[in-house]
Amino acid sequence: MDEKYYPEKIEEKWQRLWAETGAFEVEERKGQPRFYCLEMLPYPSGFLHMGHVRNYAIGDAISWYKRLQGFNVLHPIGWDSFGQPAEQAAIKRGVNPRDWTEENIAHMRGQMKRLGISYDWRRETAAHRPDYYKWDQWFFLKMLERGLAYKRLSPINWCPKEETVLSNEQSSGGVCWRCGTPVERRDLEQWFIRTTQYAEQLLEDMREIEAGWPERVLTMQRNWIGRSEGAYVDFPVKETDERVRVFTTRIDTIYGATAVVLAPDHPLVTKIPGASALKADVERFVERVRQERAAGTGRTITGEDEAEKEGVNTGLIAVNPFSGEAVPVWVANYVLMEYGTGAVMSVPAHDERDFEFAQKYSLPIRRVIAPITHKEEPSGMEPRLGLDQSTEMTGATTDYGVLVNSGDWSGRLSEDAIREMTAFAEEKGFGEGKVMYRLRDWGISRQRFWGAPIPVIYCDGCGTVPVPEEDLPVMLPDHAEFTGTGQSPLAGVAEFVNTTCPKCSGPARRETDTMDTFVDSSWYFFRYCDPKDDARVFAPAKVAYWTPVDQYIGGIEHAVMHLLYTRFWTKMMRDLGLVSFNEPVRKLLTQGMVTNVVEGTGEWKAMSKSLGNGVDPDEMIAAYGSDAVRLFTLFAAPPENELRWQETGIEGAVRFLRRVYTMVWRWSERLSAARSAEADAPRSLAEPSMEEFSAEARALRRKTHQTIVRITNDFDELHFNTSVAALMELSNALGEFNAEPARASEADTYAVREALEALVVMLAPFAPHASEEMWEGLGHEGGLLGGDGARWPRANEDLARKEELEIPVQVNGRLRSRIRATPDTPEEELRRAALTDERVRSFTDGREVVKVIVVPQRLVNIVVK
RNA sequence: GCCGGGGUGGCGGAAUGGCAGACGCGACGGACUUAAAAUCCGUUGGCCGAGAGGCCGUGCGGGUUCGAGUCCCGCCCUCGGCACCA
Repeated sequence: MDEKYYPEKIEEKWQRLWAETGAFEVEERKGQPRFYCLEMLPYPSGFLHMGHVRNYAIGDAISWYKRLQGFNVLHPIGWDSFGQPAEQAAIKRGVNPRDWTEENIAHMRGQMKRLGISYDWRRETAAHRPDYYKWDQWFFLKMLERGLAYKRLSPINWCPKEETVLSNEQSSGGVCWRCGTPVERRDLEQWFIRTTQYAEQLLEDMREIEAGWPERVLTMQRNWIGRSEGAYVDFPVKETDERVRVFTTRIDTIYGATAVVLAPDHPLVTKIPGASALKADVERFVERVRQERAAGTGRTITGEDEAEKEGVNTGLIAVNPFSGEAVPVWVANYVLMEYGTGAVMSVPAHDERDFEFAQKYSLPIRRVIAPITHKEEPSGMEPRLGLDQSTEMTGATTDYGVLVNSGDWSGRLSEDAIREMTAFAEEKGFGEGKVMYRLRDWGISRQRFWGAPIPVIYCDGCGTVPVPEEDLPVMLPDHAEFTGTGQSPLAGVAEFVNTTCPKCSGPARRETDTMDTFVDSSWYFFRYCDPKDDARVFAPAKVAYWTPVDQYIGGIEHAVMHLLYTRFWTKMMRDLGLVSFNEPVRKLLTQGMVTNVVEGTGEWKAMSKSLGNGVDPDEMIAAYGSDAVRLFTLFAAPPENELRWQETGIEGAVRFLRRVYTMVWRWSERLSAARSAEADAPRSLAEPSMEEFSAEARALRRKTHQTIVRITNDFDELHFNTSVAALMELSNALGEFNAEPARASEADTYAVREALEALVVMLAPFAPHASEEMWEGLGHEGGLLGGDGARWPRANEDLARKEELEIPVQVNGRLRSRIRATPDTPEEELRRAALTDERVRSFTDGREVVKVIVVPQRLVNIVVK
């Protein structure tokens, strides 16, 4: 241990020792409480950025904290290594995606090791390796067996010039990102996962995780699933055999339906009788909307979000099954084929969109819901049904109320009418109650090379045949042609495509689409529990021991997709009998962005290359050490907040570490003297009695134990910034404890040792290398985790609490004085002390004391006349 | 529009209904130094005061309470998500 603090030497030393001793390598251990701490796995782009550093610093702090508390902590890492950038590198620079990916992983792994994150590196996984994606394929087959995976036509973005599939981002603005050609929509056979089958459970089970997940993430997922209760109602179409099925949440307003409106791509649109004069109109309209939608325009130029509502009359007539009324059938751009049935009943009086549409096209607006008003009666609030017929409607009223103009249903309350009318429709066979979701099935087909091949074979004789389990993995070929145009590059690899049918052994073709990378990341943390198993996806006992994840940490950008898919996947696995719980993650922490000033603008933006405001973690580590960088990222802001990167802040972190380090060094000789004294007379390390401590030492001990309480509580709440602040306070208190080590009494030395040891151990989650080094400096061998290993300090409750408080004394609510008392001073004594306090007496003198309010530990208030 | 989170010094941010601004950054003053850096000490919400101290102060307006940054009601501003979802 050196006198001076050299982060680079210390960090290198401990990183080496950790690796040599396998300090963070864990196995299942019955009888020891376990803790699974997980950070979202990174995409191997090539370089860590400060957002990664923040993510891993948080995870590492929690891991160390739990480890020091005696938990068996699983803290793994891996690579989300399939995906577009590797393929782009292949297209643009002709490199092999596998080589590119492996090189990036190697470099980033080095960066992580220099950060000193406490991972169990033996458990590292990477999605692009056959031993991982084999199990993606296995899961796919299991879902196929159970009807959870299926194939259907679905539109993709297509550039007609380059003849290639484009992602949504690549086709934004309706043109190809590379050549500017207008994008077409094409229907392709694609694979889907039936996530909708779990919609209700995904909502229901949120109850189990409510306490541990941020409210806004749950809200976003709830909105995404978008449950709404309503009913289907069938409207027969006159002079045809067709019926239009609509979905409505307001069946109580059906007597106000003055039209049925179809989405432009509704099947009935193609069935308008040929002779109809309106047919041409409709076709022209539908074609225009289709083009606008493909182009991503169809929105107003004024910057408003919604497009102008437009539509045409089809000439068809539908019959309201409740009223028997004949209403026109229109087609309009505001009805979406993707939701409900692609058809709605238009009730202008009670739906804002229908109202706007009806006004524009002069469709009748008929009010069928009247508001409930209340009038004051002596007996209380009496509901009074009122309908103000006189006022002209200036907008739709969407509130519940009382039905009017609704035949026999008039007079019913909306709530009751919805229930009763739905039952009536079911009874008569023209409708049924229905719960609708916004959630769509998950399309996993990607027309790309760099992903897990979908394990399916097409045979002319046998049709679609799943690859037999024993033939997995379906290996990605080593080479392919990366032109950036055409279909999936796999389609051009003959030895991949051409195969034999597993059923009939005849010639057959492989599916050339690969899986969405969200598949890989939906279950990776289960694989960490048993990453090398070749015979099965994992040993159930190992997963049962480690999962569910206790703490998951990652960016808010994954609030919906990844976190919803992974919740779905867990439920699917549960139904396969692989796990026995519903939810994969108990507690979720969504970290904020790391931002930096954009030169010249003064704006704080996420670090990025293009803005030139990026900070290189390697440079920071080289300049200040990993400990200081990590300490600062945890101290500078609460983890959920944006973190503004300020280099002067890291300097403060270095200063702090150096001060603590210097203090340990200053005392180390005295402490080791005390230690060897202990070897001679084993009594000397025992806690001295209270009287032996100097007043300063007693104050230091109080501070030490209060700090332990504070930091332990803060850690449980993930308040790292205040934990660091508390550590700094303790270090300041130690700094002010001005005893000369050589002359310090045994008792005072004890108090210093106690403070320093607590400080050093509680520093480990933030600055593990420095903490290890100082732990050694305090005379311990074998590191924090080995040898006579450290334990998270326990507070002595008495020492933490028993401090004199200053209790405010008020006279008639106005602060007049303070009296000193300990938390257990009896109420009576407080009252007496307050009344006899000199300053108080000068205010109460000669006046009658009416009441004395005593709130122990808090306040004494004296009310006088 | 709907849902969710916020508004506290120059800045990041602290405060189980109980001394607002912990801790840090920055700034200012001082010590050391030929000088600078580093380090150490002090000051740092505003106003008044030589000082002790006093008054004001947590987006705005009300309310509850002995006591409100914190709880309740009504606004304003802001960030994020969703949005023609029937």
